[in-house]
Amino acid sequence: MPATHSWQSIRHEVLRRISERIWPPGALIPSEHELAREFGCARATVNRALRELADGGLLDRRRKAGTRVAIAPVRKARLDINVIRFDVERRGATYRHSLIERRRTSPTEPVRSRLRLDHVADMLYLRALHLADEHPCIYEERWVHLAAAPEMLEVDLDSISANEWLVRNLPFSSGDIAFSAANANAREAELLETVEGQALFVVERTTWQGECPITSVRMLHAPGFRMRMTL
Amino acid sequence: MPATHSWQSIRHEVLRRISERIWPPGALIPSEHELAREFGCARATVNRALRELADGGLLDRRRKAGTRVAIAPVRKARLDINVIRFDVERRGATYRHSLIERRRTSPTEPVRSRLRLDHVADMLYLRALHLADEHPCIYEERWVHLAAAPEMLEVDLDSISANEWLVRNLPFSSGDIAFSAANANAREAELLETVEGQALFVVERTTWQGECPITSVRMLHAPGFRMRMTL
DNA sequence: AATGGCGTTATGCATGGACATAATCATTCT
DNA sequence: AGAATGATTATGTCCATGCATAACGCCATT
Repeated sequence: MPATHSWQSIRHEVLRRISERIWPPGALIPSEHELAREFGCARATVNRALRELADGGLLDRRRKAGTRVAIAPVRKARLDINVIRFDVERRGATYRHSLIERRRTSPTEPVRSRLRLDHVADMLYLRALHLADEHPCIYEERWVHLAAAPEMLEVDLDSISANEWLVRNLPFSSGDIAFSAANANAREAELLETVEGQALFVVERTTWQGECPITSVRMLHAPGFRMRMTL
Repeated sequence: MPATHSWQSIRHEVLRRISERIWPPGALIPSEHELAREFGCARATVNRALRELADGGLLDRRRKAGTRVAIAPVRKARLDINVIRFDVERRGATYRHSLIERRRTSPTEPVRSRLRLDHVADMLYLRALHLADEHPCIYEERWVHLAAAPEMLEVDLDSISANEWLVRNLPFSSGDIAFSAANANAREAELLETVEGQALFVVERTTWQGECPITSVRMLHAPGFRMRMTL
């Protein structure tokens, strides 16, 4: 029972009781009122601590039913999705990108379905390579919906990557990401300086601004690349 | 200026002003005091709304300096790390798992370094296959540190997977995850019912309880598997 | 011109009180 | 027995206030 009573210290103490199984999985823990009395603080402070833990998946809270230690905690890991340039520079490498193709065209059917567009749309198709210390690290194929980002037509994509321009200019409100793996075809292998058939880590990302689709991108990562996150 | 003043509605309104560029990237937004006056609510309510947005990476807040719209928002995506069985069952498939190998041994040097162990340790080495509707979906190779989970020796790993037992019995406090891709070798290809060289999505996870390493696992996903998350 | 203090100010956090909401549980009615 | 009802209770949220803390910027000193 620490003398301090910041919400962090309470979170820490509750976490300790969970991990040392003083409160085992499934157990009902004392109510906010009781904990506030025990720790000698306001209920709001306990509430903040428990809310943070519940956000992280370690507690299950329900009105009236009380707060329980999660039985099979669905751990929530947070992935920071950065501008690629920052990722590269944070590793101490020099970033460069190179535009391979830029074409104004109408998307193919699978792309339309990813963007949930049912009619033909005016789009920009881009292929680009991101390099770290002159070695290719990511090859991306991207569709940009011009109705959502008409200024994109004027942007000099040699001086700023589409990735970075979009992040800076269209703070999007929603999107989804999917991870998978694919074998490199001949063209991809050449661009990424590897061999055909090499397993590549693939990230596909689609973003919307409200109901309006903005962009859909497929990023192939050079072998050796690992995406990391912390629990 | 909505009449309501729940923190969610304020978050929504602020989000609207950001995405409609009323407050463009980099702009200093009004102080909590001013917003509280504008919305007709307490400062704490505004604080809650802005804090949530800052957590999501859309705002940068600093004492005295005020709150700014993030210039290049580092979007925070949340990945829910579930017990594999739940993932499979949520897709409407029947889950089964099969233990291939179980050996008590000392870890190889790369494994020790992943677990940040400098001395020899008593560990359990497990190889197992997770199946959805009798089709292999994940093949895992796992090391379990017996000092952290001695009960593991008694567990019947045919009736409960190591994954599930650990999640239920050792609510861990920290860990890291890495994603990558690898070409299937002959043994892996056979287990996952695919061909040698097939690109496989790889997840490597290591977890600790405080300073004590618990387990390190490498999970190879069958082709077609995609891990999804939402921004 | 550079440095070191210091006041000002915006956010961060804690408090105690209040009401809202949801869900459980016991009771009553059909 | 089963359904409807209402009391109870734990969490969810809000408010008004106050103090803590960090940091920007001005000012005086070196």
